[in-house]
Amino acid sequence: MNNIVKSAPRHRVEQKEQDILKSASELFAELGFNATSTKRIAQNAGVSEGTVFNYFATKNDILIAVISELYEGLTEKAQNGIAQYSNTLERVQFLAENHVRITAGNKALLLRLIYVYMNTDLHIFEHLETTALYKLNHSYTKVFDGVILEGIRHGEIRDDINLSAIRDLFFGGLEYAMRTLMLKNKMGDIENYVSDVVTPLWESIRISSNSKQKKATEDKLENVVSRLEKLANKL
Amino acid sequence: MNNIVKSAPRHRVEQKEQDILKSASELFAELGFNATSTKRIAQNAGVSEGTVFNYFATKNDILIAVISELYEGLTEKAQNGIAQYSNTLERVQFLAENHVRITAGNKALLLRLIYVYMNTDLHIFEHLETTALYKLNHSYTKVFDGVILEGIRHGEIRDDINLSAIRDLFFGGLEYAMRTLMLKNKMGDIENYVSDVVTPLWESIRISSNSKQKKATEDKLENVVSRLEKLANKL
Amino acid sequence: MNNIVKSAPRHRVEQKEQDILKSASELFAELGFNATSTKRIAQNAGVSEGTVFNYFATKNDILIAVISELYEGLTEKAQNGIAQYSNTLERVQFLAENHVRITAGNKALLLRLIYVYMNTDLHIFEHLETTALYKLNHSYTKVFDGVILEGIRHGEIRDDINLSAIRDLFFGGLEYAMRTLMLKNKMGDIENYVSDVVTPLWESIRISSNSKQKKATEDKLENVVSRLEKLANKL
Amino acid sequence: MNNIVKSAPRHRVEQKEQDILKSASELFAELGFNATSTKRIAQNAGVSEGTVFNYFATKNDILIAVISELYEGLTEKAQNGIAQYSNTLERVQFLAENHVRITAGNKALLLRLIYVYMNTDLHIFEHLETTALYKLNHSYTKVFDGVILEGIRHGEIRDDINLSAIRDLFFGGLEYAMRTLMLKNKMGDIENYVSDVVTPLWESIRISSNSKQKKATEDKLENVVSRLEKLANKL
DNA sequence: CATGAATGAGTCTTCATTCAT
DNA sequence: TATGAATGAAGACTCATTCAT
Repeated sequence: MNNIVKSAPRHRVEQKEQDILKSASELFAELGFNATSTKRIAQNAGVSEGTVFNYFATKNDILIAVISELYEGLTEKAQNGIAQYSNTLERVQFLAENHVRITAGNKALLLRLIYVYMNTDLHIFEHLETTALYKLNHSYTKVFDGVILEGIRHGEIRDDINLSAIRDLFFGGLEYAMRTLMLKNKMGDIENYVSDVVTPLWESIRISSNSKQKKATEDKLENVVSRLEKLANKL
Repeated sequence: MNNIVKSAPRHRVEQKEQDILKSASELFAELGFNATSTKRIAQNAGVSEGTVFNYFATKNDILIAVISELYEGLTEKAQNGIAQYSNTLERVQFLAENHVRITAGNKALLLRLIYVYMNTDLHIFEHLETTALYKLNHSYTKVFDGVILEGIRHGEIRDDINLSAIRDLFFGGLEYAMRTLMLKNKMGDIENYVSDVVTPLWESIRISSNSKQKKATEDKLENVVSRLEKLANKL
Repeated sequence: MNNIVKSAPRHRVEQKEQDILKSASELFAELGFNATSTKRIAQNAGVSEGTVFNYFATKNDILIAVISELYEGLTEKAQNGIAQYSNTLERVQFLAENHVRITAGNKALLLRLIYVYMNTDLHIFEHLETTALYKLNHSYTKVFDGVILEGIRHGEIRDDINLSAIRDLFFGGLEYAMRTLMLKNKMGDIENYVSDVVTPLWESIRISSNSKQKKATEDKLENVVSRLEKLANKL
Repeated sequence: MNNIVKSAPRHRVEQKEQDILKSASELFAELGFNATSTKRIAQNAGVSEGTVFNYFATKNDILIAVISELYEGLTEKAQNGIAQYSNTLERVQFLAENHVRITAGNKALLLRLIYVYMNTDLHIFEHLETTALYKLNHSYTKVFDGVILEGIRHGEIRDDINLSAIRDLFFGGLEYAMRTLMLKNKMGDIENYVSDVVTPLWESIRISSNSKQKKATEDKLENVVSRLEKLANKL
């Protein structure tokens, strides 16, 4: 009935919002925020410029929406992913690969945009909207923090680490890693390279159950050697 | 002679060029590249807008010059610094602190600018000027690479690391660390926090004294076995 | 009959039309014509933007309707009011206060709008709609003219005045008076200030029956004095 | 020398500012403030749109400058003019004609603009610029006030008038008078019509010769009574 | 008749760059 | 070489009006 007729536009509306977001996302990634005009966003989305401003009051709002979407995707995939692993190393590896994979793709440079947005203008932190971004970022990094903290509880990770520093190494390292991969055009190698980045980090924070065992072996070995020595001396 | 007469204005010219660069550097750091107008650069440098364009053909060129200066400073200080340490850990620590300290200061956000510049516009790599930037960056990171490679040669660092990945962890980690320090307004704590970031990285790449001890045990064992063997031969 | 059925929705329609007019009237007065968007008129009236254009073809038409209503109110109140006074001065006083009171209030600036509308665009007089406004204005000022002309007929007002000039003094003076009242925030003082404006005007056009009488008294007085003088001289 | 070469552009600069002001003045008068685009102001002045904004930061600033010029001209001509008359009525007449003549002309509707500017947006009085306008208006009306006050001092004008109300009648009346003249296309008749507006106002504020006569009668009466008194004493 | 999404021309303003002096 | 006036293309954003539902 009439209801159905009326609800129809809803779809189109939401679709159009998505179109605009997708368009902006692509262009921001390709050209950067400043170099992307609202006119071009509109054209690329197949709508008029006025329509863009019916959905987003400001070009800035578009950026915020794009970033929000990206973060939400990152966070959601991260949370779902770690639920499928119980081993902490596997979880960390997953988070790293997930991060690089989503961040790359057609959103190749979007994280950089966020970076720009959060860093180039220090005054930005006075604005409310930024708080929103800050929270999104916080939610996302909390997934990583959770994995590490649980790793500590499970005795897989040392409890004397500075979590904040480790987090910076993880995300900062991955960001540079992605740049390296992109510059060398080796996006196919993500798995290996990410592993090369994550492994050292992991080595430095895990409780080497390995080394405990090794230590015991060494102790025993030393003990035996001592006895052999004494014996040898006696003989 | 004529030389003297000529060199005088020359000097003033170089002074003016420096004024412009200093002005631009400050403003880029404070406002970002896009938000800084050439008019304001001129005013802040105490010259006319036309003069700015007598020294730099393009606003872009100013950015490149600013970044170049920054990199040259970074590289020079890095090279001089490591010459004063022989111990690899100390060298790495020095590089890290130096990086954060120079990057912060009134040039707080300049690295981000470079970042923006090198990343937001992918087409940039088609341009010649970028190559210049790329080389500058390369020179700088080579200092780090050199320290690590020498550490390997000296037996302080494992020889099975992926240098590229370690480099990404190092610089990426430091960049995020700086962000953390700036957000928490703890720039006074640079030394400690940088140490917290560098230490885990170091732990993961050094040759552990642990293994030195292992070696000793192994040596002893071989020694004992030798003597027992000799004994057995006698018997 | 059908009439009843038809008149019901008709009533709602008229209600909605009134809502829109009221909304526009408020906003025009508060923000001015240009700064008031049709969207805001719609919101303030509780209808959709499309509906506004179902009732008025043009934003201009809304303005004309708003002004028309104002004029109709002014004219009606003016006509009813003067019917309650027979004395010309009282009538003029009433017209003046009525004018200021209605013009002020939430429609504070509406007259200015009319003014703007009738004056800022000279080409406006080429349009048909303006004629309508012109007629409305004419009807209103005719009330004043009527009062003056009747005053002349009744021997209360001199018959050698230029009515047009007096009319300009009356309405122009009142408009500036309102501005004075509004700027000094003395809208409570309307009665006194309006009287201060009207009185001089009145003094200049009335036939001073007062002075006729005074003259007679003076004549008698002079006569008596003359006789006294002669008498004094004789003595 | 060089000085001359450098000072040359000065002329051109000031000329250009005048061109822009003249262009804006014409267009504002013809189309109104809102309907005049900066692009058109530029074209009409024979400069590029950018140049306009080199001289005036804002379209609003142009309006303020235009109005300021108008007021300065009005004030200056008014002050010079009244210096040439000693008779108060002549001065008032001069002020009235001067006002109408300058206000009309190609600046026909400019006063209306000021009016609009000072009245349509009540919030305007919170802004600094408005204060400037307010002062300009004040300076101008002070000329009128001065004439009236001196008239009072000279015994030409009654001292029991409300100056503010008289001022409103004067300027308000003239504004409406000008509208009347323009609508009826009788701008040639300025002198007569303005006289028709000023005369009634003057009649209402002057000290009537009528009362001078009364004074004479009173004097005579007192004189006679004195003599009669003396006579009575003799008798 | 009501809705509100869509339109796109138009607005003011900014800015890197040029060039005559 | 230094100046700063002039340029004009481009930018973000507004808004009256239309029209499919």
